[in-house]
Amino acid sequence: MPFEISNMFNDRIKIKQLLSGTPTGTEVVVMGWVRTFRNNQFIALNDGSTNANIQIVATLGEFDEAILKRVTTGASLKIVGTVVESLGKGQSVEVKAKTLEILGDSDAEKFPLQPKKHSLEFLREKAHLRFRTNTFGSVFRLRHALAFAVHQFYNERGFVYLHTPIITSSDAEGAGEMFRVTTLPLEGAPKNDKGEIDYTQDFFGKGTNLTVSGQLEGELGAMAFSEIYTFGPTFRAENSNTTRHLAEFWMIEPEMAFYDIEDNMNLAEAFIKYLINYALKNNADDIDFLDARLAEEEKQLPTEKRSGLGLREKLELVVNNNFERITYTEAIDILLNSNHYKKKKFQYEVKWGIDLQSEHERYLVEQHFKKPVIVTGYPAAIKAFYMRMNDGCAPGKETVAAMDILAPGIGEIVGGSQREERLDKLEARMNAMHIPLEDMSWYLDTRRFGTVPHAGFGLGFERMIQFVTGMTNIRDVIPFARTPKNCEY
RNA sequence: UCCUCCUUAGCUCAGUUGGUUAGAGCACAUCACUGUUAAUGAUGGGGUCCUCCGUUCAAGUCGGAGAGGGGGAGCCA
Repeated sequence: MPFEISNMFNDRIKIKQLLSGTPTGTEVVVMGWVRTFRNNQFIALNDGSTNANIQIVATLGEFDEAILKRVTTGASLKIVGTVVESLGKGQSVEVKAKTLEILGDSDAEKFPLQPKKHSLEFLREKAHLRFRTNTFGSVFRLRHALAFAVHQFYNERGFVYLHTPIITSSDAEGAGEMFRVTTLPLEGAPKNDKGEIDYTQDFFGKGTNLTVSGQLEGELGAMAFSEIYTFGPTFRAENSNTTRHLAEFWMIEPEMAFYDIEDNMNLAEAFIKYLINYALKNNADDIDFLDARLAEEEKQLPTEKRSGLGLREKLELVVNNNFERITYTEAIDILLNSNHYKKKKFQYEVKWGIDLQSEHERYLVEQHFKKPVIVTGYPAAIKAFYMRMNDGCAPGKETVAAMDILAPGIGEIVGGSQREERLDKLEARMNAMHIPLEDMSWYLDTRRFGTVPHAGFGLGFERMIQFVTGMTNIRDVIPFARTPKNCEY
């Protein structure tokens, strides 16, 4: 038996537990927030443990009118009462209140959440209160469950959880614009003799930024522990205004020694399926709620825009089928041979060497294969310096051992590669891309001292949550979204 | 950053060819009712029609600029 700690209010029972088979006749203490108060008698109380409310019955005449007046939407209550079989139709049990204590009032005229449907846009502006809605209750319980499942998945496989730094002086990763970290004054910052800002006088004695990826540090760990993963916040100062980008987001980056690109794909596919399975098993009611919510929303759409697949159906389909694996070259051929292409419906040109555009990825995933697709072997010219050059490529058609996993409705959810472990090839590539070798000597040391084939990938945690919850806007799957021109709370 | 759409009561939204005092549902207040399920019925309060400039006898409505938001694109996870 796990060690049980007593609650500060003693013996409080969570509503989820209460609803899962507490025998009638049991005296219970419940606390939570009022969702609705109907008929001056029936309180729908919620404590966040589940979307289901417990109905509290305050029998007419047994409670002070002045107290009942304060039972308003959003108020917090402590109830002592007895679990009884419900006389009403909406629930099997309810709690007949003996005492009813107002823990915190909620001015009904000012509390923004009403017992009605609110738009996601409105709730986004009330992010501090939106946890108290069913939709966001389900989303953030699922976010928790998935975070827990991430650790469980890697722990079961003997990976070491490595904390890579959030402040970094490395800017070679090239994953995007970085946020500068400095304690120098904005006005009158010290300058060197070239007239540039003199970062030797800064807090760290050099220019520093918020990390855009823990990968390079992760590789250092993998060169000792064999298998590591990172799971932390990352920051991109890109002016991206889309439903799938954040300036601050969480990323999971496993890095494995003795893995090639195939092993890497196998791990990534197993990982995604594990997360979905965990959610289906442990948060079935939240998935069902979001499934119903989505179905309701689909009804508003014209027939041709409906996905035709429920959330649960979609997740089960992903879990029960292998991801499609194709090379970049095959992907280009599929696009070139498609009716879509022949009817000139692609806005962007399709030819070998291009970076696949959203419309191309969406066609492959949503029209052609109708399931997640792993694309490998991208042209070297469009990929990062650390990706392993494939051997035996035709001149001008060099490819790297990269892999992207594309998910329906989300696009790229995983980006990864086998890393270039051969020092000479890595240095040649860095020189070609004008990356200063001396700044990266710590990284190159891994290739100098006992280098091994290794691989890794990054999974955008919020995009994964989007996929599992069906939420279409990434701002709705992180508690407090940071996006261009928006940093509330 | 680009394209596009939107902004009217606390929320969701209607508002005709530019024309008197801008409406509805929900929410809120008061009363009634009392086994309700977003309870119901009656009555009532509630508006910088996003902001500024312009056209006009007259602008929520037409034009321009700005702000905020949605969707799409690029960059990416």
